[in-house]
Amino acid sequence: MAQKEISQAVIRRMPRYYRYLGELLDAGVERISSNDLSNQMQVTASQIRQDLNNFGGFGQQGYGYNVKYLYEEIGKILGLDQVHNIIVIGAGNLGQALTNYVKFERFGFKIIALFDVNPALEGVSVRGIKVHMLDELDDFCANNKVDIAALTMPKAKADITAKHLVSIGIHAIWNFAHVDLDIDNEDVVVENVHLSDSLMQLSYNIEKNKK
Amino acid sequence: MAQKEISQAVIRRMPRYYRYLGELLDAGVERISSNDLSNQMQVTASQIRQDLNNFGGFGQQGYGYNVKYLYEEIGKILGLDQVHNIIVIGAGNLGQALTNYVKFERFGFKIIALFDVNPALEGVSVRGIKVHMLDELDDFCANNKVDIAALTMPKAKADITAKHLVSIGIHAIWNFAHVDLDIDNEDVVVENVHLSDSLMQLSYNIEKNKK
DNA sequence: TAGATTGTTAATCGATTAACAATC
DNA sequence: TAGATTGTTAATCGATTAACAATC
Repeated sequence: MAQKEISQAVIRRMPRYYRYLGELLDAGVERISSNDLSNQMQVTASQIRQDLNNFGGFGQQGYGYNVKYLYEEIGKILGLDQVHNIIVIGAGNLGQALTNYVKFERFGFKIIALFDVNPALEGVSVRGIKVHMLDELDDFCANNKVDIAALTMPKAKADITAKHLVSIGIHAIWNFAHVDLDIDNEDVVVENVHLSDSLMQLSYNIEKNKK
Repeated sequence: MAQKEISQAVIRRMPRYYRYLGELLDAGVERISSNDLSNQMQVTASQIRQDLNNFGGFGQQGYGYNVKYLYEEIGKILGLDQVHNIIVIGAGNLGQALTNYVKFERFGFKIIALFDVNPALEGVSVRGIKVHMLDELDDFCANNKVDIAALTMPKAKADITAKHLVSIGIHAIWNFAHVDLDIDNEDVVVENVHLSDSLMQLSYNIEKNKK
């Protein structure tokens, strides 16, 4: 449990700060003021300072923020200094796409196995990572540190699979299935990626713009 | 331009209402009150009524909401009664995964072509949809109605590609590249799906829960 | 020291919730 | 008609922005 609760609105912005600071770092920029950053990111300087000060004072009056230091600190806040092992449940197109997305590894996210019910996928490997049959799931989780389960399966099975994952000790679910998982366990965190919802939002804005 | 601006917070919730109403419809439920829906969706009844009344009075006092009617009206609000043709720029794993996701078609989203620079993909088809070489893009857009371009390419090329798409008349971009597209054109709408950001948010919540 | 810029408090703005009159 | 439930106004809550004293 956290001591003082930080709103998810703030958390949602942190990866974006991290991204911009990473680019500044690559560009060799040493320090930056909240004002300069605010111009680049199109948010207010006030918001940047408020957001950061939820986690501590990372800046220095009269100087601004040291880019490298702030980048690293935000990385720690986001847990990117830890290794997070991921299993992907559903080795279809999306599951394989995620597995091929090597960039996640730079942030400490490592996909260590895929699972599927389709016997045709038995023995197949994606980027050297093996697809297991779903009945091996419990064994695998018992013998490996699994931090996150990504659900990239049809929505019909997603909820029951999620419940099962929780029952065998998984505490974090990255859900791509188009359902709200019904898990009432405070210790389990769920992050949804609802692509259809995203597309519908885009569609709304398209139609609105036509008017 | 819209007459009265409706906040994106409201828009973000509409697809979720649509989903729940679709399920109620499939389950044969004829009418529902904001209160019953609020229990199922875990939001306040007040919010449901406020949200819906941004778009008009879809309910009836003493009765509630007709499920089929409300479902269809929200569909119209989201533009799902229109056909939206999509092209996918970047025919890698993610582009192909999106193309294989047939469910989008149920909502009027139709992928009509993929584009890539990789000559190895020339002539390849995904679910019967052809992968074109990127140099055919302008021609294709001139001869076909293209409503949305999905960017599933590496981030290095995303911004310049987006600018080019806008210059040839594309007004909506579904961006999967890990950059903020720099487009200052009011008539162009961008919807971002930043998977790394989503994963980092999950990671934050994992680490927070450990404490 | 003077100038710059943070950290933080106070003011504003917007979104959510509560309450209730209108009405089916 | 009586009961139920919306549509909508008013109250509350939280998030964003502005302001400025602290301080490097």
